[in-house]
Amino acid sequence: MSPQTKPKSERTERYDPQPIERRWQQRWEADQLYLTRDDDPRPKWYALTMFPYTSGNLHIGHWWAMVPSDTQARYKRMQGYNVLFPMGFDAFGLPAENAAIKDQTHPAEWTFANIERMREQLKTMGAMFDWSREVITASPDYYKWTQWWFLKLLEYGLAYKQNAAVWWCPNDKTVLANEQVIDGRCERCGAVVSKRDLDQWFFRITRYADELLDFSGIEWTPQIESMQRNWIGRSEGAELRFGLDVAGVDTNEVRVFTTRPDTVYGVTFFVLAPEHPLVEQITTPAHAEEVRAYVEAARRESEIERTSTEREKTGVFTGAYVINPFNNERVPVWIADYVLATYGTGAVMGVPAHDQRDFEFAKKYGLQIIPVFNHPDWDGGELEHALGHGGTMINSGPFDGTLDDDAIPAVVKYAEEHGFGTGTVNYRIRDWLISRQRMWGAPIPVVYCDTHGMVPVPEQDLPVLLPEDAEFRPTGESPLTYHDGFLHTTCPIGGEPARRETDTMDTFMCSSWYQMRYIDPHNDERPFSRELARKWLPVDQYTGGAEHAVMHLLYTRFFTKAARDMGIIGFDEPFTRLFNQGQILGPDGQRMSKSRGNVIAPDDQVQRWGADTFRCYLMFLGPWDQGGPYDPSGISGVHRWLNRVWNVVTGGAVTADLPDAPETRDLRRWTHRTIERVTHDIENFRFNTMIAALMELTNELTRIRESGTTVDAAAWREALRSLVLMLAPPAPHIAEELWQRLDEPYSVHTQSWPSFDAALAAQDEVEIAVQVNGKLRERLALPVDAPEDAARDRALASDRVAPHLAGKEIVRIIYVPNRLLNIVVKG
RNA sequence: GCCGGGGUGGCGAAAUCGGCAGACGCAGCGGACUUAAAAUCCGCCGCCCGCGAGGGCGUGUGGGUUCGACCCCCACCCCCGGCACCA
Repeated sequence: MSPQTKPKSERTERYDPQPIERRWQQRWEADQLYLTRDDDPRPKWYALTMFPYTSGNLHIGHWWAMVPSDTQARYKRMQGYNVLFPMGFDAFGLPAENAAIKDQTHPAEWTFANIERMREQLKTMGAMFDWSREVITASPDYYKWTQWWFLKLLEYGLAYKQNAAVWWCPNDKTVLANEQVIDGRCERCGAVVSKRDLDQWFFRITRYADELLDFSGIEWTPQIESMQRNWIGRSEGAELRFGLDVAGVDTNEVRVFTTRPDTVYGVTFFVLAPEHPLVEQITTPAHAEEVRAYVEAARRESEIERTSTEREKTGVFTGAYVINPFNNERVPVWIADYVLATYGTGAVMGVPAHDQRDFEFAKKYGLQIIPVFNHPDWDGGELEHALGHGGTMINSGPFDGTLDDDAIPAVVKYAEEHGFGTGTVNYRIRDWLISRQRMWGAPIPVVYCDTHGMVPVPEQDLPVLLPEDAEFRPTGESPLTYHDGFLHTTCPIGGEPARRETDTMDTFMCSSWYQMRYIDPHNDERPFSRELARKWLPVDQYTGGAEHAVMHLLYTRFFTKAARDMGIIGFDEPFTRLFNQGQILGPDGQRMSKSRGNVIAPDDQVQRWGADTFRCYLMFLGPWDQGGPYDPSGISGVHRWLNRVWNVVTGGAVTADLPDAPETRDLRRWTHRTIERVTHDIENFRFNTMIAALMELTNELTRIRESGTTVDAAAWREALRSLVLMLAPPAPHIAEELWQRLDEPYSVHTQSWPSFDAALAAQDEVEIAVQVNGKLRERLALPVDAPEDAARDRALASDRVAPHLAGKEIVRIIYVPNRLLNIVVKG
């Protein structure tokens, strides 16, 4: 045994993560190692992971979401960036209020106790969060500015109050935004929602519908872009005016939105939504009873029933007719619940020959069906279903013979020239409803005065503070309504007695701008300074779950664009790059929940294996964007790996000065090749293969060490240093410990990321595959970039290849240098 | 129905540009060390045939392009997510 190799008894110090992790976390905090300075001259990198809701405990999903994000942020720091990686808490919301009702306490108590616990749990992760910038949305110095944003949006005409039919959750006893209704149910509690007519505050997100469809200049995932596009639901078409001539009705037209104006000559009936305002006026006495009964029945149905695509269409005739301006045909007006009051104009022109829903309706009620396109699939007989797009126009007066692709523009032009209607774009997205009849949110900063009406609270009077002693009764009205001290105030204009708005803001409003507050969290003059905004914003890399695609991620884009138009910031998008991790599930493949009993507590994993092992295992599980079940059994493999790292770094190997030995070249190739792979993987969010590459290097070093081979001292040290440096982002504690044991200067986290030398990473000799007719027959070791004839000669000489060539003619040889040689034979 | 993402060993997965399918790890099997266990280390590990050398098959299904396809094209099946009587 060589003197450099320590006897076994002397290297029994085993890898023991807990004391190491505790010690370095304390040291880093004492040294303010992760404090981000605004005056650091290096290029900035703003990395952000979605802040947690203050639900009580940190769960595995938080680790799953934050650890890779932290790993990449640490890597960016080692790459020479001045990295901002902040953390905070999304602290307003219903669970706190519900807990307060149950325990007869104040939601603030529950929330801030949770924050204390979660902050400590977050610290065990060993992430590089800069806690000096912590933001808590429920603290007055934050929500003051949330209220300020509301005033700005109001001033700019992007906030308005309106009476409207809005979604109501009977369980949470508050209204909800459209985005919070999933399949007719409350996004939070799952209760079936209903509609209520209420005076509510809205933000004009629809004004930005088109711009929100533009994702150029940002790198987001196709998934989120697709979800946002679907949600915004842009449809090009036309709004057409049908003539109405009913005595006693004050209008002489009904407007309809259609995506197929080119089928207007095929209109054989007209349908209004049961809620359409004209229904009552136009219905003839003979049909009044039937119509009233139908409208009543429609009102009683839940949205889930009404919008089911499965059910058969129903409707009733109103007795009224409208005139198709194109051909002066008089068509009957029906009402049917398959027409939605909230989309388009709440009216549909019935073209049964070219729309399957209209077709089914016409078949059921014996309405006429007139094809207006000579579709190639149509034999001219009676239709069995609606015809698709294609063919030339027929039965369409002046348009007969027009090709399908020219039809829509031609009809729209004609409509515009004759005053029948205009080409238009319709959107599915509605304005964002932000009022909530709940107490634990930012109060909407307006008052109502008998003399002056609605009056915004002046900026210098912000924040409108939440009372500390509200009584919580889930009544369907904000508890603030019963709090006299809160409710009664004076008018900012004339000093008259006035009432405060008692609704609070949707918590998504708080999270629409939190990324801007992190850059200047203690500013009490403004939400943030313009100078710091210019330095830090927008966020360079955001990461989080896809469940926020049409809520948080859409709202904050709207906010950013509004802020830009108000001159507050100078950019268009909040997050330049967005990466979505998949969802981590319980070991049974189900969502983790207490009731299923499949919850894996991160605290337990950290206690048993250490934070570094848990961090690396989460990243090793599989591709981050994929998600999947958490299999607790595999973690031992990652722990064994870190053990091997520990043993190989602390245990040493037999070394000497051997700069020219072939083994030295091999070892350096391993080192540089691994740096190349890890660098590539970490840039591209491929944390699973990053860990695999580090494992391979470790295995190679272990092989050298176990075999007792003598290696070059400098190359060995280079390998160990590189390994520990690359370990610093994914496993920050063991890396710091091993760095110190290598007698390198504190801290490993302020070192530069190792760079690789492509020449050293390159192979001298490669194994190429030899195929005969595409089937693998031999593998040959050849020098890199070997010429074709050398490869061919070796291949043809091989006795594994020869039998497959016997008696056959070589037609062709394909040679791909450094990869393969394929011999094509015939006969 | 429309949009997006997928389908590879017993399991999680890998394969940078159309070029050796299954890296890395779990589980399993065999071995070294040990009184024993743990820990550590070494070997095997897609399926079928064969004692073996070796051969055949193999990336959801069926076709196609190509010397060569997990990868590209066409048709289809299945899974996950989103939107959906949206006119």
